[in-house]
Amino acid sequence: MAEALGVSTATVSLALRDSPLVADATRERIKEHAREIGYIYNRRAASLRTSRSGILGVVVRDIINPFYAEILGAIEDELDRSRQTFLLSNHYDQLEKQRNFIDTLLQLGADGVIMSPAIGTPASDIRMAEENGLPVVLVARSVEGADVPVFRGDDAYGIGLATTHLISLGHKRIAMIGGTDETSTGRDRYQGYVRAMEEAGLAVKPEWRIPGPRSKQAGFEATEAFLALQDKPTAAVCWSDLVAIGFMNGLARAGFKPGADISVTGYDDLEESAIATPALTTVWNGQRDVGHRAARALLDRLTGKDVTGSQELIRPELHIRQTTGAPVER
Amino acid sequence: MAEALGVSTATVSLALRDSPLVADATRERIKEHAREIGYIYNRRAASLRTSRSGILGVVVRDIINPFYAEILGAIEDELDRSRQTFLLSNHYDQLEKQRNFIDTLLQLGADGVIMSPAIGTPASDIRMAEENGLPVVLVARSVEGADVPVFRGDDAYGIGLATTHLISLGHKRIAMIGGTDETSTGRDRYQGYVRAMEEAGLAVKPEWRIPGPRSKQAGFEATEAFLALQDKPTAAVCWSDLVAIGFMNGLARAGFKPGADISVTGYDDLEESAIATPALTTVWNGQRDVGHRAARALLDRLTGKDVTGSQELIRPELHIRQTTGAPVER
DNA sequence: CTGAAAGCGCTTACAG
DNA sequence: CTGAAAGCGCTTACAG
Repeated sequence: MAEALGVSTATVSLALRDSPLVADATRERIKEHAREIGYIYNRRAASLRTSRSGILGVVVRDIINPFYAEILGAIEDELDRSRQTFLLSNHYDQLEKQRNFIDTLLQLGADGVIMSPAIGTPASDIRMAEENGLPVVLVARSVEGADVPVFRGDDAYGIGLATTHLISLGHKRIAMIGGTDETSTGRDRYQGYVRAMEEAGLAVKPEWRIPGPRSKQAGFEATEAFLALQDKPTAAVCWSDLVAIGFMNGLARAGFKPGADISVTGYDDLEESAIATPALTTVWNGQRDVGHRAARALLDRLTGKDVTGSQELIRPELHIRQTTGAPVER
Repeated sequence: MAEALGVSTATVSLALRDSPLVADATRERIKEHAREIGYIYNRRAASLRTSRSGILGVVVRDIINPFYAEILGAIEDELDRSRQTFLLSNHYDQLEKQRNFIDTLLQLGADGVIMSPAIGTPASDIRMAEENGLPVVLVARSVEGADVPVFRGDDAYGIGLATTHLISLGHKRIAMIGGTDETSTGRDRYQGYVRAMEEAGLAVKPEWRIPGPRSKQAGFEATEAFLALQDKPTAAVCWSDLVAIGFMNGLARAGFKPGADISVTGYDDLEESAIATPALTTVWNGQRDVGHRAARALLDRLTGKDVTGSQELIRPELHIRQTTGAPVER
C-alpha cells in the first residue's frame, strides 16, 4: 500500500490510526485508498510489535447455565464499550480444559482473563498466569491463597435470608438440596443454612442435606430422595434456582403443589424464576453486578489502576414470591 | 533460548514441534530447557509467518438461548478434538455487531467461521468474508444467494408434524404463536403450519397467528392475546420450546392445564422440555447434529475437502409427551 | 542432522 | 510533516 501511494509504511500506519502527525490531505488519500483496496488490518502483526492483543479471556464452568450466561452478558456489555475482543471457554470443572485455555490465552498474548475457577484450581495456577503477564480476575468462586480480585455474592448471608424466611413462616424441619463442598458456593451456602437453623434453635439433621444436584435435571431427580426423608421436612432450601425449578417440577409430578404443600426457595434469581409457575421465592445474587464489576476491574488493571478493595462481597436480597407459605404436614 | 543452548533458532523451532529432522538428544535437551524456563509459544508470531491462526469464529444470535447453546456444545466437542481455539460472539440480530465480529476475525487471521446469520444479512457480507480467505458455514438460518454450506432442520416439514398431530387428535381451531417473518425459520414454520391446516381442509385465520414471541418471557406474555382470541382455538402450535414453556406458564397462571384444557406443542426439543411439567410435546430439531455437522464441514473445508451435498436438511421428529390431548371447548 | 538468512505486517524511535 | 531502519518471535526454504 505504501508503495502504491509513494509514501512510507510509517506514514500509512500513522494515517490509519488518525495520528495528528500526518497531514490531513495525506491521511485522507491513504484512508481512501485503504477503503478501495479493502485493506484489512493485521492484528497479529500489530500485537507482535506492541505486545498488546486486545483479547480478553473469559472462562466459566458452563455457559449453558443461565447463571453464568447472565454474568457473561454483563461482561460483554462492558467489554464491547472498550472494543476488546473476548475469547470464551467452558471448563466443565475439568482442570485440564481450564489449563489448556489459559495456555492458549498466553500464546495469543491475551491482555487478561476473567474466570470462575474450576473445582480444584490451585493458587499456583493463578500465580503462573499473573507471572506471565496475564492479569486474573475471579467471579462467583474464590480460590484460597490467590491474591487477585474476586467478585461474588455473600453466600452464607444470602442463604441465611432464605432459611430465616422459611423459619419465620413456621417451618421447623427444613431440608437443603444441592451444591457441593468442592466449591466455595457449596460450602458457604450449606454453612449459612446450618447457622440460620442453629440460631433459631432448630435441629439440623445431616440426612436433611441432599448434596450433589446443580442442574434442573438433578433437582428433578432429587425429588424422590426428598420425599423419602424420614422426618418429612415441610420445606426445602435449594442451592440454586435451577435445582429449585427442577425440584418443583418433580414435586408437581408427584402431586404436590410447591408453595401450598411444600415450600421451596431458590438461589440466584434467574430471569426465568419470576415466570416459573408458581413464581419462585429466591435470593437475588447480583449476577449482572458481578459481571460488570469484574470487567471494570480487569479493564482498570490493564490501564494500571489500583483495584484493591474489590474483594467486598455483593449483598444478596430475598425476593419473596409464591413458592413459600405456612408449613403443611404430609 | 537458541542462544542459551548454543543451537540455531531453526533447530529449536523444529525440536519443539517434534520434527524427525532433529536428533533425539538435541530435541530432549531443548524440550527440557523449554520446560525449565517456562517457555511460552508465541502463536501470533507463528501465525504471522504461516498465515494459519488456529482460530475459528462462532457467531449466533444469543447463547443464553439454549437452542444455540446446544448447537454450540456440539461444535465445541468437534473443535476440541482438532485443537482449534474458538472465538464466540452474540450478534443479537444487529448487523453492525456481526460485522464487527467478522472484521475482528479477519484481522486475527481466523481460519473460518460458523454463523447463524443476523436478520438482514446480505449475501454480499458472506461473499466478502469468503473473498478475504474466511470460509463460512451457516447454521439454523440460511441466507438467500449465499453459496456456502447450511445446516438446519426442515422447518416446514417439522411444524407440519406438530400441526398434523393436533389435527389427528381432533383439533380444528389451532393458533400459531411466535416467530418472525424476518428469519427463514419464522417463515418456513408458519408456512408449514398453514399447509398442514389446508391439507386437512381446515380454515386458517390470520388472527390465529400471534407473531413476535421468541423467548420464554414473550411466550408468557402472549397468553393474554391467545385467550382473547375470537374463536377460542383449542390448541397452539408454538414456534419454539422457549415460547411454549413461557406460554404454558401463562396458561397455568390463568388457571388452564396445558394438555388437559388446551393443547400445546413446542419446537426444538430442548433438554429441559422433557422435564417441564407437564412434559412438552415437541419437535426434535437436531441441534446437536447441526453443530457437529457444521463443525465437521468447516474443518473439512480447511483441509481442502469437498463439502458439497451438505445442504440437505435434517429431518425433524415429533416427540409426543403430555401437553397434547383431545380438544376441550372453553 | 544443523545453521544462517529472509520475511510475515506491523509500530516506534530517530533523523531530516 | 515524512522517510529509512530496526525489530517483535516465529517458520521455511536453502546450504552445508
